[in-house]
Amino acid sequence: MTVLARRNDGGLARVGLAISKKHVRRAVDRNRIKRVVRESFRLHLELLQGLDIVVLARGGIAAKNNQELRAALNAHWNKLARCRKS
RNA sequence: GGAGUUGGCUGGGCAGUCGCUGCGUCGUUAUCGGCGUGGAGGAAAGUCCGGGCUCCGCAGGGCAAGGUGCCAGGUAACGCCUGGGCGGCGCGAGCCGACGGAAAGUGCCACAGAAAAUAUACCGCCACGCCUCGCAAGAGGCUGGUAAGGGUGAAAUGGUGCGGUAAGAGCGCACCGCGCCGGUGGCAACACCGGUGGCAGGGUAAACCCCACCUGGAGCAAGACCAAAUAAGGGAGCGACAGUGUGGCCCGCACUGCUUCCGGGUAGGUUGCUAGAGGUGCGCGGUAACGCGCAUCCCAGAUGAAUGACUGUUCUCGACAGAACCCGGCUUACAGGCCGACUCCCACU
Repeated sequence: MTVLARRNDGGLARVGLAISKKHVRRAVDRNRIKRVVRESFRLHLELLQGLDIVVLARGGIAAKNNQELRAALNAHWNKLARCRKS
């Protein structure tokens, strides 16, 4: 997946999802990915304060299970938090 | 015990923690919080049919186009379902079938073959006719007769047998098949019986076509309401035998200018949105599909789109797969499990 972000003035964290039918064919998989991303985002709210984030799905993401997705997201969140500080 | 056919049902369970969302309620108030309660499927899928609903004034006439195609019933309707008929497959339970018309017309039929549909004659068979040779038997030729046999093909102008004949031929007869007529049974499809004809003349209609029946168009981004905004104007063209509603066309009907370029400008919310050809139970009618009556229940309604995640435990380790206006079907995908009915084979009693 690709994660984009920029600072905002509100001090709140916001997330947008772009899970296209082109990259994830089945509706069940699209729903699953969105749930996992939202869940992970919710659990890391404090880390991501003041950021507007967009998560883009890429081909092959449907083959990953929930644990793999969570691990990948955690890596992205941590990287974003470091970038914001610098 | 084995092999199989068929009709249904089911599609992990329990506990805890953290979340999402509809409704109700209380607090707080224009936003959160507490409590209670509801929250994907048998196919939600493919979008292949049918209907409801909404708008197009009405959905009217004709042509075109498309669909359906044994009969009866069921249904709001259907291309669906049920029962029956006919044909095919299977020892059987059962399964499969676009299953009207080829003497209304047209087209097509590769290769092979003489010939693929007006019929015709390659190898053959025959000599009742004529000619030549010969005593004769017979041989050859001309001219004809014939389609039994061979050969080609997926398919060759009914099949088998007997008679008949120069050789043959439905030429004649018997049985079978087919056509026509009549009768009987059945609502019907159709079946059976009797008579009669001497064979009508290949296949193909998911080829055109003919016959019968059906279909107006667009779709919830349909449509309705609320609020906000708005630009008037200028140039060019067409023209009342026109343009729009109107959709493949024409008529009919209604409305009145229309098209294009420049310039300018909007697209937020509410509703439609779930109580329905609805589910469950009982009774009654019907072979069945289904119908009727009574009782009872309320069972998703999101709008970037909600059902999840984590942990523990347990089992037979969990398939295909995510509602988007709503129903009825069809088709396709699907780990495993459960129940009913029936058939065949083997063994024992």
